[in-house]
Amino acid sequence: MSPARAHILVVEDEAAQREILRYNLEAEGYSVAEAADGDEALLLLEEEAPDLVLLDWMLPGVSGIEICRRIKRRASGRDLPVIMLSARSEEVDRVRGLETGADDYMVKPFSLRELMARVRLQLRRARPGTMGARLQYGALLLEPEAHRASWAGHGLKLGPLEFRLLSTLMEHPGRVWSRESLLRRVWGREHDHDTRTVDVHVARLRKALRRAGAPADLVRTIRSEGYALG
Amino acid sequence: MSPARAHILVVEDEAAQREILRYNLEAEGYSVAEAADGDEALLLLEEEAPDLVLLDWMLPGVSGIEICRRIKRRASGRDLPVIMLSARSEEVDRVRGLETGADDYMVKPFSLRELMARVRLQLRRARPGTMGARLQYGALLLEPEAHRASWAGHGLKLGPLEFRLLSTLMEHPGRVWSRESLLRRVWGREHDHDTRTVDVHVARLRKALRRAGAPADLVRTIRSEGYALG
DNA sequence: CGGCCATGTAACAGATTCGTGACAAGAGCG
DNA sequence: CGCTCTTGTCACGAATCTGTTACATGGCCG
Repeated sequence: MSPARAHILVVEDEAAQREILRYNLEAEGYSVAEAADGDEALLLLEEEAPDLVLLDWMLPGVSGIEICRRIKRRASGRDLPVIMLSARSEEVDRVRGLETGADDYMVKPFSLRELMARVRLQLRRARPGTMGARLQYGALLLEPEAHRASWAGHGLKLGPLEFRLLSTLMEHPGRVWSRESLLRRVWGREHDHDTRTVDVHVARLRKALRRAGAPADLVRTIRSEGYALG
Repeated sequence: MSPARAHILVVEDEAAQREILRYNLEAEGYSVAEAADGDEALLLLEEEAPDLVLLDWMLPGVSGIEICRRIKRRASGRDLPVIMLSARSEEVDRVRGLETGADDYMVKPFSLRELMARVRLQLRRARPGTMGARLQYGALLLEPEAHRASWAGHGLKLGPLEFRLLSTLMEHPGRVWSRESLLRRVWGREHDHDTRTVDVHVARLRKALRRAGAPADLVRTIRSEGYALG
């Protein structure tokens, strides 16, 4: 399995559409979160820290365009690709969609194959680190290609889950991850585990870091919230 | 069969064309991977780690030119020759093709004989190690021409498959190869084997390396992922 | 201080993955 | 045909990984 699968947030009010998108995205190896309306979307943007957003234009609650605007206004928004989906085909809307900062735009009905291509395109554009190079945080280095992690040159001995956990933390240094988010991200959406499982694996990750000489507080605990790197 | 056959990715949407290219390339002793569109091409660039790309200009999804640009933008792109194929014959396109960084350019319909010559040329230019001289990683030396491999001067006794396996690993030191990738690459596309077969051959390769005095961890196991050299 | 909840972590059992010897089938060859 | 070398599969044990539990620790608040 890939070190850290890209995580995609699907914002779409129609359940059937969501299901289709989810099914196809997961078939491509992505992990998926779903939001049925604008409010949920805003919530999950924080909760899930997706790597890409598929955003329906027509939404109950906060409109797709408004959500897009908010994403792009955030400091981190520039790195978070948004692909707008719309039933409208008027040129004016296409223009407006892109003007709000969306990175791409597709008109329904669209080819799933083409959508997948654009998803891959945007991810590649925005997350070169995952596609080959490496992730770095201070002396902490992670090479997905070689499946290796090290602190100041000293290799870390990590199991598969610990590796994925560290990858996830390193993708958003400083971000606080709830145990539930980590379970969904690292273990997958079909997880059936206690949140304490996360604690144990964080402990194991810390032990590995300790052995390599990393400071004890590299992985911080935020009481009753979760964990964060640095 | 050549010791470390060059691996060629053919990107061409027309199935008949792909078949012709595949047939002729394999007759020349290359191993071939096929992509039917730009989408698939980007995926297989990662998956297959080809040594050369034959790239059709006209493609559904991501265009050939865009793919070429991406290949050449990557750090490793400079070592990966691209030969563009196009039905257009206008001079302007020829220029644009080369401007994106393609190493060569052929206009359809072309002579297969000439294409093969150019393939050979590009491979020779970009992979002097594999095409003639030798491949090296630390004290590990591989001479494809003589079909010999050695560690610090001490010869390795390898069967044909083990030799190909080692060649493949040495072409991308550090890179993690999944068992499926290795099966495709070493055993060929038409393989009908259990993934555990790879394990057995890795064990045999390791035994040969051990006898020659190489360190035990020269071929790493990445649990639930695959194998990597160094 | 004492109670309460959140967290750290050793330990255990179970599951998964891997290493490798054994063996049989096939190819090449004299 | 015998012999040797190579190869694919199997099976068993070893190594490693995982989730849960249990208990220890530590923060927070009255």
